Amino acid sequence: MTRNDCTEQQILTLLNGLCNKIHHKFEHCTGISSSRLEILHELCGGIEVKQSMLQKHINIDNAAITRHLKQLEAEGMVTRRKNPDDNRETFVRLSDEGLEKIEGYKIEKENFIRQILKDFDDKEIPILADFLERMKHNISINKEL
Amino acid sequence: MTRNDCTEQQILTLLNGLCNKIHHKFEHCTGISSSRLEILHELCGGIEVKQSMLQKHINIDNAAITRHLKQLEAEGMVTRRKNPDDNRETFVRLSDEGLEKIEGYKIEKENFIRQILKDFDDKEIPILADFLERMKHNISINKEL
DNA sequence: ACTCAATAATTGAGGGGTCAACTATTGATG
DNA sequence: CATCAATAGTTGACCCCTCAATTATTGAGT
Repeated sequence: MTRNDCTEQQILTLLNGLCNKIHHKFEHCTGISSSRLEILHELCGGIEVKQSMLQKHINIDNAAITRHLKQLEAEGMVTRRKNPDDNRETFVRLSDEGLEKIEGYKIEKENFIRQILKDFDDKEIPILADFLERMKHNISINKEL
Repeated sequence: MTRNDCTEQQILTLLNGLCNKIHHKFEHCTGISSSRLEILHELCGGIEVKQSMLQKHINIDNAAITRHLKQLEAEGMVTRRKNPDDNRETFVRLSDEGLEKIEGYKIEKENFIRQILKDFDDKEIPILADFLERMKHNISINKEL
């Protein structure tokens, strides 16, 4: 095992550790789960969005989307109705209450990001974004494996 | 919202996406969950390790460690016994079968890492490790929040 | 000695995500 | 027009993780 292999192993360990904690920390800091907030963010424009579109943009499972939306609906944050032109589809929309609350969440979210990136300077941010983007890409292309 | 804020938001989204997938992908590729493999890795030396030590090194919850070890024990990968000098503690040790299997897992793990980092060059790897290390640190210091 | 606080491990509840199986609805094809 | 495949969403089973409450054991202080 070369020295570089060693660092690579460490990267995986770090990534695992980070991933184990981040969701929980995010929710603890902001008061809402990161996936839920991403859903609300997608709906921010105020227009109706198809559930399948949300699923693709947030990039989580169908089942997860269904459960999040059901919960968000129960909390009065979103409204859902079937597409009259195609009863298979569901339209989702931010409720007035949701629109009101999301502003607060956004602020908390920004605070959270600032916390995580607090010692990163302006040059490092885009590099980090690039690294993450590439890893995300590399991790998702192995559909055949 | 400045342009930089925008990239920061994107980083969080990427991180979330990556974190959502990585555990599952890892297990799918290697045949074992990343946490379990880290546990086995800690035991690789062949000596008995206290369960509480494992918990600290792997950095997951007590409850999670207990469940992983119970399962690994059921699979015959590890052996557990109470510390005769302090019955609160538990010693964990890799079984012969575990020792045998872990080699294969290590290879799969390295393949997985290579897959994720396949377009990273030698200069980028340590930078990425540093970034992750810092984020991990930043995320864990907010115990008061 | 006896009580009381600290430590280790376990269990239960709850939240996140995945996959697989199932229903309903649509649309295309013979 | 009837059938059959594709699409959207739902539900169940299962894995991972956290926190909180509980049990057992130890050690320290009166």
